[in-house]
Amino acid sequence: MTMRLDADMFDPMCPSSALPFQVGDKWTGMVVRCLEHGPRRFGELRAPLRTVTPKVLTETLRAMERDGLVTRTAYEENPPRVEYALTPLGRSLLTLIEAARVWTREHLPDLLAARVAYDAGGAPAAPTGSGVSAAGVVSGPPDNA
Amino acid sequence: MTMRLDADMFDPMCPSSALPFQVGDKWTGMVVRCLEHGPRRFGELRAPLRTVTPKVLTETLRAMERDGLVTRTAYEENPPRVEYALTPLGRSLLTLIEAARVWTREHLPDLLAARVAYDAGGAPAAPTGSGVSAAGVVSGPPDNA
DNA sequence: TCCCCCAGTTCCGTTGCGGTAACCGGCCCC
DNA sequence: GGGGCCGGTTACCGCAACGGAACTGGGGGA
Repeated sequence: MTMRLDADMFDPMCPSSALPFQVGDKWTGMVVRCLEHGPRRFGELRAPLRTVTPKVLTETLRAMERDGLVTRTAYEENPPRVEYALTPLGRSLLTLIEAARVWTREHLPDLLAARVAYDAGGAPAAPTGSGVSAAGVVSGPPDNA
Repeated sequence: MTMRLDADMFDPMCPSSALPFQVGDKWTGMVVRCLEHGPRRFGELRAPLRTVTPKVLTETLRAMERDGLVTRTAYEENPPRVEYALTPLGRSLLTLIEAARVWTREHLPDLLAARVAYDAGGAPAAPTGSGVSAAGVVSGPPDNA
């Protein structure tokens, strides 16, 4: 393999796994990005997505093939070889995925900070949320029990 | 009154429910869109999202509140009133959602057509090969044999 | 002969999202 | 005093997604 795939996106420990988007199944978006720079073989997809099991990867790829997002090309060679490639339709998802990545880069810290503040129990000092507490009580975490 | 929300997006029978994106939980994206034009009460969210159950809506809203996407304002009135509103962070998701909607408008027919073609017999565009279903060998570049 | 390669497939188990149904508690109206 | 409205909560459940491990199959090399 040649391309340096952004490892962080595929790292299950990466905070972006907490981000509020998903394209298709859990792995669909990552597969699209893995195929961004050209066709890849089954095993080449397993490597960067190293926590995906063959079963799930197969399911994902089949679903994507069905939806016209990838093509599957099997070569009748002595060690079997199968290549997956993006179709134009699949490629069109890249802009959307890129938009999601931009959002994540820009806003994920805010989201995570809000989460920490919420979990900490208090009304956040509202770096992002403000304004609408006219006559009311802005709730914090339910402090029941 | 009650803003004419694009009903199609909230209709479970709408083909866009087959689209390959999701923002957060199943309902998060729809909640964001419901709040696009101003705060809404719990019951006002249930109406357009009419298949959502109170439990799931509560869970969704709590998660969104935790992530700083919405604010929850409870008014101590005689019939209880609670309003949910987008934070700037939540509002920033709108561009992404809009991008997804644009993609859907432009490409969903292709996706659906590919699906139908695939289900109809395997080879989507180039029926040069034959007999393809489950273990399908999509005829590709006839490399060496 | 045995094992390895790739690209899966099959069986089985677990997780948790999403859904159903029922209940709660204050206040008002009938 | 019984119901209704509002905004939930709680208990329970089912299904689909996700995941682990083992197995397949045909050719090639040791």
